[in-house]
Amino acid sequence: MPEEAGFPPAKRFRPGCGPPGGRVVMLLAAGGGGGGRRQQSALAQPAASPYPEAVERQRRSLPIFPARGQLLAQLRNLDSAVLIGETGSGKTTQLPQYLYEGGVGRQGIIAVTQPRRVAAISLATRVSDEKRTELGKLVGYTVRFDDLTSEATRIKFLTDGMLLREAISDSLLRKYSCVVLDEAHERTVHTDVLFGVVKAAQKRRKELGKLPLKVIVMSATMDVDLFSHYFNGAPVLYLEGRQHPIQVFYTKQPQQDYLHAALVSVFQIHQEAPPSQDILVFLTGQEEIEAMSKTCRDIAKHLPDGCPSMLVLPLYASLPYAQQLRVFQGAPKGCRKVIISTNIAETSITITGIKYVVDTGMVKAKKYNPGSGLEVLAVQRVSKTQAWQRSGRAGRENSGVCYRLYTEDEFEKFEKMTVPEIQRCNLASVLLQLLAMKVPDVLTFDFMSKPSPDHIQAAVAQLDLLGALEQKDDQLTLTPLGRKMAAFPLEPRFAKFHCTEEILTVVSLLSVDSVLYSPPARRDEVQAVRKKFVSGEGDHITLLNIYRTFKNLGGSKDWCRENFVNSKNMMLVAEVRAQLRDICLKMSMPMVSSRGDVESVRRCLAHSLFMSAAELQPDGTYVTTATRQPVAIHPSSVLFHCRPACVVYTELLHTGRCYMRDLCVVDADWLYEAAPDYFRRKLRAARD
DNA sequence: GAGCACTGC
Repeated sequence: MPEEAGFPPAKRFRPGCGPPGGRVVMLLAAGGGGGGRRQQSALAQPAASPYPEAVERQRRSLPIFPARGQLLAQLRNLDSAVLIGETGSGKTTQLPQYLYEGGVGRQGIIAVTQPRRVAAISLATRVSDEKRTELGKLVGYTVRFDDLTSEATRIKFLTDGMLLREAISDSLLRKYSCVVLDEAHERTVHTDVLFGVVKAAQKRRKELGKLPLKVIVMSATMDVDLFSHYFNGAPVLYLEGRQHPIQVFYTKQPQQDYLHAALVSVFQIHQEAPPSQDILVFLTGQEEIEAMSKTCRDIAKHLPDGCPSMLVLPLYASLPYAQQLRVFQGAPKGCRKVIISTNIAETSITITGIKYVVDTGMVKAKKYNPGSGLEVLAVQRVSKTQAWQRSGRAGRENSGVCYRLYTEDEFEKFEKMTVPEIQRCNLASVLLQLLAMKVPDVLTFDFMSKPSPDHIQAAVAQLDLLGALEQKDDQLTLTPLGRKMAAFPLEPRFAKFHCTEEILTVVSLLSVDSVLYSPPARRDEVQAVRKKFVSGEGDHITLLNIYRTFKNLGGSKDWCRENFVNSKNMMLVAEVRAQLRDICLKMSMPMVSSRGDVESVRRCLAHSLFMSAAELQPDGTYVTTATRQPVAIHPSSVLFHCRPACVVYTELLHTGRCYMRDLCVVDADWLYEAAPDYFRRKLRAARD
């Protein structure tokens, strides 16, 4: 491969790098490539199979199948276990069925958590098909806005966030006999909090002499000592998968310009490999991806005769759904598919037919600075586990090749694992939820990877300022307001509101991705169309106007298209709003309309967002009230050309400068009313 | 005077 990039001879590896040492039970060695030897174990045979032949054959061909008997025998006697299964081992679809067939579901439901909604839904569909039952009966799923379960449900797939929500009303998880935490290696905030919640529930149920709670942690990576150690030395069961071997190349020299290196690699592969073999390139963001896509298309037009043609497809989350779908369609014969993607293709979207992966080793990710309390999105190096995850995308159907655009020495210096999200985000929501579950002492909660004390303290301070906390007998507990806030699937700062029709709408608009669609090429058109909604009082009121018009005119997709509104997100706003409204009604919160009284909406925003306020300076610039940091109004704001004396904002965006996004004009007095102590402290600090 | 990775309740 590319001499210019300077790749040395390949190394072969299997993703996951083989089983670790220590407390590991080897369940099976099925061999890779799907052609491995099969062990037939008498234990592994279900007594009389209820499955039709084809499904049964397919189930039996999975690497997990020969281990069935051994696995069940082990798990039956264990409170907790860690199961490592490589991609394609069949663990997620089969294990819940084995557990059920083994009687684990008799006294309670088997919960299987997933970080993503689509995964929970599609797994439930598949498993209920395998069981030849109607979805929602024996096998069901629960995700936000969608619950397909019934009295009969024994195997329930749900998002990790959903199980966490359930734990607020029942922290012992009494419905469940077993919780399977899948994709644990991804370490989402929700999974991380669940680790602590299920561990505590398990302990408490034992103390109370209740039905034991079985906990099974499933991970795709070998690095599981942490899991095992956390669950009191739970045994690690290892299951080999169906991954195919992948050749990994490193560059000989460090690359100054990873974009250029990626471009060179793509065209070297393109000129050497058969056109049926597709390429997946990992870059960091939309702009980079669009630019690279254009360059690739331009170069592909001028390639020498005999070179195959190229279909270049960008892929990132904010790409319209229809365009995302194109990556799944086959390219015409003799044409190569080149997919240029963010890390969305690492886990969320799986594309078949990828033979080559080009890994720049870079990713855009959130970093948290507990000192300043700010979250910053920055381009940074991937971790080793992330790099292996990317390589693995090349070997899903056949052997594959991964070009790493960094040297092996550089790779060795990468962090071993991605820092878990819980150490990189604002913890206010997490603490609010833990307090709602009546966790005895949130400050010493048993996190698997503990956030730093100042990090936790910052969240406590934020919740305290919002009026959610009180100190009772040396314990932090929730105020009635705090309990109300915890009931809403919202950031704590947005969950503090007087329930009016208008506020429900604004809060819903803020909790989904922007409903505004602004293609840069049609900027003048966008501005002309948007003019009729613009409010001098800021972006929130403008959004409110857009939503109202959308609803009044029947909420059609055509209207959205004509008005540069993202209809998918707009529908979601309506769905969120309906959910919030239900919660308000359930809690008997009085619902009033401010009848066009926009000032009350702005006052309410001031009460939620007083921690994110900025003041106009005599020189025409702005500084934040909290930290006196210089900030500017983002050009996308309707207030871009205005100079209001005092604003609150939803978000700070760190790019070249520091921009405020989604602004609302407020009266400085309202801010003071919202948190007098806080502003007195700020004033004192400013004087000293 | 500019531009946000990815999830989830």
